[in-house]
Amino acid sequence: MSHTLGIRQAQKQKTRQALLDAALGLLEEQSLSSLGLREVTRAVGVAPTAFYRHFRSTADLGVALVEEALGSLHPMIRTTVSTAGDSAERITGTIELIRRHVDGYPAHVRFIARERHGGVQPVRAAIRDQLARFAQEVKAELAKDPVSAGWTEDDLLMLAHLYVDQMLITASLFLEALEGPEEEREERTRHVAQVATRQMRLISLGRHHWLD
Amino acid sequence: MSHTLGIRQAQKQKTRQALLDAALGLLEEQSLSSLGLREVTRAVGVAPTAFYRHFRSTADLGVALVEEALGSLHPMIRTTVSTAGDSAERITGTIELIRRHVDGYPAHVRFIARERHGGVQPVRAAIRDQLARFAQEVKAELAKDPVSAGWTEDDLLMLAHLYVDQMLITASLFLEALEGPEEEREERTRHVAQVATRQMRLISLGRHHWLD
DNA sequence: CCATGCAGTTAACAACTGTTCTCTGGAATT
DNA sequence: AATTCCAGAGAACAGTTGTTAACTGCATGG
Repeated sequence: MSHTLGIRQAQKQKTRQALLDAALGLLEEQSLSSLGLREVTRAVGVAPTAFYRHFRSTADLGVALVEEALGSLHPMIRTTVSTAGDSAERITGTIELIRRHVDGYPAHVRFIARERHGGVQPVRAAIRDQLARFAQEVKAELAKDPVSAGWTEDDLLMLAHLYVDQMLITASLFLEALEGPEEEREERTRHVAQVATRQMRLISLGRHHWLD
Repeated sequence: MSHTLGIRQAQKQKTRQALLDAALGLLEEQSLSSLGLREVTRAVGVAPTAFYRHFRSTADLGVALVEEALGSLHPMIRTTVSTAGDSAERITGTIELIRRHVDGYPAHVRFIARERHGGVQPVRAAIRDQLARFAQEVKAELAKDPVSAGWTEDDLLMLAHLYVDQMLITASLFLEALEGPEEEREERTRHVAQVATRQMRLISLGRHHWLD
């Protein structure tokens, strides 16, 4: 199936990726709704009009960035939530996974946090859809757990959404710690992890007593 | 103390408020980082240069909007969280209060949700500070509750932050329901309220078993 | 090998931006 | 009543923006 695409299409995808990367970089200190197409092409070193060969508009580029930032995350979600072990170590494992992801893809995390409620409607919609899919996947994993015996579908989904939102908040806090001065970084990161762990534990506690 | 300020200062504050209102309106479909000063003055009907008499920049105006949107909210928080009654009706009361606030000040809610992680650093900082104050106030109210007996200060604060974040998420969801087509509005609002209530209840459940 | 396709270039456009300086009319102060 | 103050107006600036049209050169498929 891996049809080695010609040097033509290869070059095109290369430029496209360069545009995406440059945009992601520029979005560190502004929002998508203020990102200019000329700004992006200038950063890449290509003519402004070349932009149109890849995207209809910056909003269109934003939607592509959502795919890039969240699309590849689904397998991770599944394997994490379904990891074996008792509740305590599953929580610390999840928090640690979030921390590492923020560490590895800070710009992606920033983009999602920023544009989730940002000023560009199609991008908001794309993020909302992806997060809804995440919630569905988390729900599916939760359903397998014996703790969920007797839960309604609605209750499973409301808990899944609670988890997803909590993950996003935690990721955003890790990012803030990462952006701060280097000498505080380590301690702030540890602090975020500690607080997030206890919050997850409290939610987990509520989960175990839900059917009382 | 109410020194009736002269017609001069009165007119100035009137223009200032008009600028703030116009900006809030324009921010319904864009982010602060793309808001131009000329755009705002044009909407008000004053010369672009008049802007400088009130704000140094649009970022400065943004900080003022944070005060307007969140500053007046502190008394509400206190009275709500400390309202008497059992856990169940306190939760529904809180959710209902959030719903009404979103209904009354949708643009303010949208602004906070959008700029909390937005592209303008001083505004992010202003929102973070206000939310931290909210968390402190919620913590103070939680401390009064007999359920909190034996809790450490740290644990009270982590729970307070959980509540504050949950309130923001809920407010944002109410807003989305409000923005949708009118025929779905009522049902979506009811659905958001129902899910948020159960999430709060689950958290409350975890809270009661925290010291097990 | 030649004709087609198409990623990227060049040039030009009208419209817009933030900021400066100068000016004005009327409220505030003396 | 005379003077100061200052919110807002007006004009001009250099620089930016998105979008258009017509182009060039090279990889591609016949």
